[in-house]
Amino acid sequence: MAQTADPRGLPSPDLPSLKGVRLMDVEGNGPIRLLSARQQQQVAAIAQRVQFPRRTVMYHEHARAEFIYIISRGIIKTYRNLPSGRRRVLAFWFPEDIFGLAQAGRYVNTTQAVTDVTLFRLAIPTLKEALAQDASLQLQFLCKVTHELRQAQRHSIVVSRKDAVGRVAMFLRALDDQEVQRERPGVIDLPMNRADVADYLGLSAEAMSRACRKLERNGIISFTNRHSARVVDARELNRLASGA
Amino acid sequence: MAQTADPRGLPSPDLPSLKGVRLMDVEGNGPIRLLSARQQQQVAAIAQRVQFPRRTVMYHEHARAEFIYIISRGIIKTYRNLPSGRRRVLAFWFPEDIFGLAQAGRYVNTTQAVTDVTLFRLAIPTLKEALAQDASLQLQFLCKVTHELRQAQRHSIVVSRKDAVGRVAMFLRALDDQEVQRERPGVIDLPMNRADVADYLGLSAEAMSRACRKLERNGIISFTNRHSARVVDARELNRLASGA
DNA sequence: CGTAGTATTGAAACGGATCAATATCTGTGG
DNA sequence: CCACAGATATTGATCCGTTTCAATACTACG
Repeated sequence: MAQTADPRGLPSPDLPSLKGVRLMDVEGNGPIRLLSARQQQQVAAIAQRVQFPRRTVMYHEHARAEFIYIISRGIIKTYRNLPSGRRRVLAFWFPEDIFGLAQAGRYVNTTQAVTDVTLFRLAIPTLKEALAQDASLQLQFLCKVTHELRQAQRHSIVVSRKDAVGRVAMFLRALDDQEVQRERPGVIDLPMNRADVADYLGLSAEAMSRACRKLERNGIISFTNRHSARVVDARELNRLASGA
Repeated sequence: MAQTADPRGLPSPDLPSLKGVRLMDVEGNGPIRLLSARQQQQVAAIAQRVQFPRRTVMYHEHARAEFIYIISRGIIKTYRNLPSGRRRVLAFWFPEDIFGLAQAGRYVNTTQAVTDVTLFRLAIPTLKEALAQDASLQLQFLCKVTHELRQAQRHSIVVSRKDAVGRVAMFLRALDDQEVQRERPGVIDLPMNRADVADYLGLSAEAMSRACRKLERNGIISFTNRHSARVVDARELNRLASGA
């Protein structure tokens, strides 16, 4: 079961393609910005490119924090095990997302690869130095964290909804938005399994299943297989996702 | 109803006592750090001290973002009105918290004073300059935002619980933790009203009320008045807050 | 091809939402 | 200082949807 992180990695600090790191502006105006060439090189100099098979646990809750990661390829989930034995998935992270932020020198959530992943790994002391020396690089991090804060707020809204169908609709719509800039629109890729989504949405696996079937029966979504869905009635999906 | 922000303020940029800004470390080690004297002065130079009566709306969702705020005194709530007409309170902010982070130049939530408040108001372009010039000052902001990210994650866990009593227990425990460094422990100050807490916890006002009464009947909490409670059985409160 | 993990379906019970009524508090003006 | 009005909080009864428990179908991987 789920080995712990031991990189099957390429230790040579290859130039990471951080070009694509999408950034939100924290404080206002300005559109999306990208790491400058100089910043990319700066990150590359201190990053290590590593690969892990799916299900690898990158780190456990409460473990001593050593690295911060940027996803290059693949999907990561971060969760917490509750005293009740239940599991709450707090977020799924996608390429260009940053994870591994610690509190008091310890990780706060357990983090696990959903698919095979390629990551950029940055030793924290080194990163700290780099941030201290370059305010504009640090701004990229500030923007990223702010973006994650928004995500977390959206998540808390999703989870506070009462109806299972509405929650699933919001989840699918969010995924669709995220993937719209990629391949053909309307096709949603679901790298994670149903149980993970259920834990993310705060639903039982059964309620999750029933909600999906209902969306299918009502001609809103069509699940071609377990990891792929198609939006049939986008207007109705929007209505369900909004209406609550 | 709830006038919009028009500061009944002291426009002279008085030296703000930002000394107390509690900071979490983002990347690891290191304990709580404070703004250095130099940083305090730097913030003071660009901050404006303003006061507002309770219920003042600081800004509305989607409004053009002009300022970022740091709370000096009082409580702020930030919420979003859902299409259903329901209201979801995303967070309560306390002294030393920062709010007003924008996305694409617009505020994302409506923000309103719960009590009379004193704030430090920083014009965004000015702040941006200051951050660009001082990486260590920026680090304070990064830490703050990271802390708020944690809060949001905790919130999503609270809200995903099914049982009303458990949610209220978690809320009260969190408040108690926050206030423990102040006056006599065991006494919880509730500046906000029941409806706000209900919106924060994703409960109906009725369910909120019933949960509080239940905690009282079971000898766990004693509500002396609407804005103050006393923890009678801390062990049991912890059990309820944890167990889910 | 078989097996373990994953997903679906059904029946029953529990808990919160809702609607409606009542009680209590707070602040304001007399 | 008291009385009143509007806001805030409590309580009761019913309904609905999710959880839970249990059983079955499906799928992917060796």
